[in-house]
Amino acid sequence: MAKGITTKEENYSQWYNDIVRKADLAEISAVRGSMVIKPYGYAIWEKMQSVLDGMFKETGHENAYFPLFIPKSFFSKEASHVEGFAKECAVVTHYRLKNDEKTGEIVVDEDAKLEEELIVRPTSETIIWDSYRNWIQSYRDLPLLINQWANVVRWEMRTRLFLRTAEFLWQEGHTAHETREEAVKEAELILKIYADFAEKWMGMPVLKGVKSPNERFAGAIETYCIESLMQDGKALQAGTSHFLGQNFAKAFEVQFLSRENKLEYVWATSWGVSTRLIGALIMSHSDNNGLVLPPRLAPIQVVIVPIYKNTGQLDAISEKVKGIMQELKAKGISVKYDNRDTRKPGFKFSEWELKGVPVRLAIGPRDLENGTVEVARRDTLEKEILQMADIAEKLVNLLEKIQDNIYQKAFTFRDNNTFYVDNWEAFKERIEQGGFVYAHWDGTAETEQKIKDETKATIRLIPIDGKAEAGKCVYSDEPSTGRVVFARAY
RNA sequence: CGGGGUAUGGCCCAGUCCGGUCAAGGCGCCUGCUUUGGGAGCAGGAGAUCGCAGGUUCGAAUCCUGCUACCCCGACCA
Repeated sequence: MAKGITTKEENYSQWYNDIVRKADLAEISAVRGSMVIKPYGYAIWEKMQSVLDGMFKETGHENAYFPLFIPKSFFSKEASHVEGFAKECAVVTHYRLKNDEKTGEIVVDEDAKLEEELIVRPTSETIIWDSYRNWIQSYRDLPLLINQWANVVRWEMRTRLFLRTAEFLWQEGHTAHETREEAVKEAELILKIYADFAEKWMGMPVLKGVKSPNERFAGAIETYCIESLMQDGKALQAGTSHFLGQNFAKAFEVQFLSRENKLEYVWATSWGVSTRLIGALIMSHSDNNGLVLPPRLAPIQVVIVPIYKNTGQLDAISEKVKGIMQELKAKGISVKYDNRDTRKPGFKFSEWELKGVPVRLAIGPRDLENGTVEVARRDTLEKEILQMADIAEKLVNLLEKIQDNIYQKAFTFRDNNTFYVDNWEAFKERIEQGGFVYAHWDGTAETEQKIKDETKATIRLIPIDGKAEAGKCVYSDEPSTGRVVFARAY
């Protein structure tokens, strides 16, 4: 077990915090509820960004940037949307500071009050749709497929590193379409992109589905989501994609001339994933030795640690390592040579384990003699001695194997923590233990609320490819046509 | 926003009840020597107006009042 990391079993929240801090991903900042993302953590976000950005571009989306500040009046235009965010908006009321005449302290200049207050965006639908009104006139302008990478602010009461902070980074896509069908298809396409990204890159299995009306995004007709199961048995929403119907088009008067020369409102979607994904990544794979990163998102995929007794040996090893690094880089592997002379090998081993580097190579005098290298896997903590020949090729294969193994492990975990429950007593008991619980629901908000009140479990999603199955609601005994997924959630 | 807790070098923390060489210890940091195949050892060294503002007192980390920040548990949320 690693020094300074609380075990998962002892205290899961503390374990999570310890990993974030000790792996040098982020730290609490001086600003209440906001965090500093440190270089190693940010490098993971950059990898996520680059992959997702490629996927969006591949499907025809373009990036743009809209203002951080939104005039308050924009918020009154779509009522249900406002209700969803009103309680957590930061508001700019003044635009100038001054020195207090008596105390000399910096104070807000009350004379510099804004005519119209500005809201720091909690999400950008309103400001974007205000622009779209001018961008869209004809069906020829559609579809409009825009994404932006940005920060947003939601004034949360309780915050946790990466999972919920007052300010966070995300991408938000906002699209406009001619028809309802096309917009729905877009929302579903993005959901598939999110699910692919989660599974193939993050190594994190996800369920796909739609939200119940209660859990739906304020202002949406339908909210699609991916949900994954964390190691403590709690669910985490990892991405959402909304079909917004014509709500925003009507609120912001975005109309176009159709092929039939008729004036119509456009159909909209919006969708996003945030730095919360980093929290999901941590809680999906990591262990009591620290972070475990899937090779495809690891900032450093291979770290090389030299073992030596004197500078002569170090020079000989470094010479050898130079060649290996060139080979690895040629294969697209990111590699770091940890030749710090101020740390012993044992310390370096622990440190890189803590930081989740998928593969570690150790090379010492014995290896130079024998033409070998010690290869250690982070996911299984196994070590083996390999011949140096074709090492790059071997590592490419190993990294793929690790990526696959991490996914399989997470999948098996979810599988072992997925249950089908048909009576209320069993349901309450099961929810208490954690995991995804498939149960029948009568489809009413009242029942959903009562279940939440009594068990703290929410409907995470209604499965998209769920089989029709007649049954009776686990709470009310009313008829149901299919199972939905319940869980306690982050 | 309710309930509870904490605040002492970069980090973890002792000391607070019973005011007076009390600012202790560990980690980390710096220097030197010895070390280096799983978190090294020894020696020396730097670093704290004890969260902030008042008050009591000859004297306050310690007692009193007010404030602020953070953490945990709830309600709310990605």
